[in-house]
Formats: sequence, C-alpha cells, structure tokens
Amino acid sequence: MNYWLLKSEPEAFGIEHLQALPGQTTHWDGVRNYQARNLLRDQIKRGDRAFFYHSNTAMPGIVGLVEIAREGYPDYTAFDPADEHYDPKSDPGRPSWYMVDVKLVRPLKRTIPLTELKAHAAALGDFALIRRGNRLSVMPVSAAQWEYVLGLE
DNA sequence: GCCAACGTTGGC
DNA sequence: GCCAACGTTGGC
Repeated sequence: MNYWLLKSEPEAFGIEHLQALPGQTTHWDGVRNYQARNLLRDQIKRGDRAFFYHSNTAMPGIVGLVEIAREGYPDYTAFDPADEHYDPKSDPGRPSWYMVDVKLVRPLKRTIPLTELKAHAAALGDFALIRRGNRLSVMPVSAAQWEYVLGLE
C-alpha cells in the first residue's frame, strides 16, 4: 500500500462535503497538471490511503484520511463544455486527464496545520508538501511520513 | 490583496 | 528548442 496527499480548496470541496455524500465517496476530478495526472493514472492504486489537505484557506492543513476506492479513469468533466474544468484538447478516445474515486476513512480529530508540519520538517525528511514552492495537488507521502503525521494528531 | 514560484503558451 | 509573457497556485 502507498500513501498520498490530495489537496482541495475547502470552499470548492472540503471534507465536510465528502462527509455529507452518500457512501462518503466521490470522484476526485479537476486535476489539470501533468505530473499529478501521471500519479492519478499510473501510480495510485485501489486501497491506497491519502491525506485530505485543505489549501487556500485561513488554516491550511491536513484534515482527514481517505482511501482510494477506484483507480485512475478518464476525468469526464474535461469533456463537458459546461464544466469549469472543461478542456477541449482532451479527446474521449485519448483522454488527457484522469481521476480516482476516494472514500472517507475518517476526519482527523483536529486539523494538523501546515505551520506545524513545517515545524517538524527535520523529522519528516523530504516531504513534498513542504518543499519550497511546491504546488502539486497530488503528491506522494512515504510510509514513515504517514505514521509520523498521524502521531501528531 | 500581494507576490513568489511554477507551468504553459506561442513567437521566433 | 529557447525564452519572454502570461496565467495559476496558494501561503501569508
């Protein structure tokens, strides 16, 4: 099993939205970055776990745990002209963009803020989230980092 | 709202 | 293929 971190702006889709869904499961659509796409399409497997991270908000940080419920498949929102993530260059016969399904495992008891993760940078090692200038919305987390962060909860 | 960092686009 | 201009991300 591998571990990941998935970013979302809570105003657009936060953990509260996921909690309210039937089955607490949804498709993780709208990723429009090739590096993140490659992870969604090729690396992330059913049963993997991921941190749910809130970005672009008053207190950015890790707010919950999710499980990958379905492996990479074409992000159909790219084919829909009415969708805000529409991409006319993505051809259904050869999709540019992929998504996975995620299921809520549980919210964390508290948000683990980015500031706190940064304070533990030495113990976390090379953690993608706190690398300078990082903007990836899907990123890998090592097993050791996963355990360490859970220990902060 | 500011701005640094990064990705993408397009002229050449 | 280079690189300047532009758009986006996201912390602060």
